[in-house]
Amino acid sequence: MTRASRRAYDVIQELILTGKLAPAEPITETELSVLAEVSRTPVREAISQLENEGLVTRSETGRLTVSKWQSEELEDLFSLRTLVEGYAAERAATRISPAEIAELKEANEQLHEAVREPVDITAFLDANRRFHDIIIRASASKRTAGILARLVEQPIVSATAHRYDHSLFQSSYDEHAELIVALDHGDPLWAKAIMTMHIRRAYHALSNLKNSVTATDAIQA
Amino acid sequence: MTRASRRAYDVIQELILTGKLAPAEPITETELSVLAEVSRTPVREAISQLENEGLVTRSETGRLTVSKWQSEELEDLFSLRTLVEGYAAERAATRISPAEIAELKEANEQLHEAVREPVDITAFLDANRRFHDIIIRASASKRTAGILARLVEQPIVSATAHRYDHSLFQSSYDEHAELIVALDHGDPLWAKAIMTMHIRRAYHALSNLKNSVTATDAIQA
DNA sequence: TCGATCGATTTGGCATACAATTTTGGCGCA
DNA sequence: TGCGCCAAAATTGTATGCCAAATCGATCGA
Repeated sequence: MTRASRRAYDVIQELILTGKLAPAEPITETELSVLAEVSRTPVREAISQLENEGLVTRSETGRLTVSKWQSEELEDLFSLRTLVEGYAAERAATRISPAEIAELKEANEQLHEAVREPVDITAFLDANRRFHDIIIRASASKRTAGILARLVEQPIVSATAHRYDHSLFQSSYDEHAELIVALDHGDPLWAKAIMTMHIRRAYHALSNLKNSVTATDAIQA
Repeated sequence: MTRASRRAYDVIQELILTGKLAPAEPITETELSVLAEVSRTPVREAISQLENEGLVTRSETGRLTVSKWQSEELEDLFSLRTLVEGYAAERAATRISPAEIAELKEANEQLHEAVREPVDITAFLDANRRFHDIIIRASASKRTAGILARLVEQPIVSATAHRYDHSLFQSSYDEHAELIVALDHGDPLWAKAIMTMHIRRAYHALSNLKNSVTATDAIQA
């Protein structure tokens, strides 16, 4: 994404996640272009991306509104992630190179650093992202990468990480480590199973939180 | 999609699939806007869609090229479809309404009409598309719908339908019919299994063809 | 007073002009 | 002759303006 488009994207996403734009509230492109201090062209590009990700919706006449979060969606989101990322891990097991294995180890060590008290959440998210990206790359499926980008970009996911408790950070590290072993052995089913477990665990950790905090709370935490 | 964007999309897709634009060949937005007889703005929108679908690629500096088909990609494509569409069928089993069941039956009857000799391929594709769309709608997952749009839009899939033999058309009808029964019984695992079978069969039918014809041949058939 | 229709205003779609960036070709120097 | 740098050309990125369509409100009629 380009400079102005990125700016528009960031601004709009921020506005939605912080609740400054209420769900179901109609918004206009012009309005957004003023808020983001760019013209309507990059705003339109940003919106089409956000539409992809499900944060904004277009009415059948083309009017824009902020999507409202259905609580059921979290389950759907993670089910899809489980499917697709499991598939990626399965494929990666027979395709990954020694160099990529080494990269995974390095990313996981950085994650380990990040979760040492005091936990550096940004660094954690960063290392985690890198780890998963390497696997997707190793799976050699451009389609998978594209699909996951949509599912993982969901800001609610990373936002809620701020509420993870420490044991979850630790298990992330452990599960990643085991996944590396499975990939190194070139065992697709093993890799897939670990990835599935990994994501389901994260889902349930989030799912518990969800009952006590709203998305808006989470991002502000 | 809007009028001009749609036009641009159709023209560019046609050019790529008929091989008038060779893979790896660099193309420019201006060039395409001339060919499609619209301005660059809708062309850019069309391109971003085609990029999603994997038909065109952008270099890291923003230059455009036609993607080249890897033969391995067909397997990847169908594996992902199997995953996601199986998931949709599973969810639909517990969510589908009697009205939607009726719609499915109707769509499948139209499909039946279409595959009677002489086979009306366009009508077949149309009915088939409707059938699958209803299931996706019943699965009540906007994300699933969005993802599948990318996977199914792949024109090579529908293009190759022109080479299906008659028995495949018949089994499509039968499998759809069984899927309706499974959905009507509200059995998620049954529905998922049938859908998985259905797509895998289609994959192998296509995969056999692939060895004898190229994508370009297929579209011209 | 309620409803419908027509007009004004808003909103999105598209084209075009301009700016920034990248590529390419040529020229000079080693 | 080859390498590197600079400039010009080409290409993408961004802004703006105009047009068509849709929405909302007001006024007129029943």
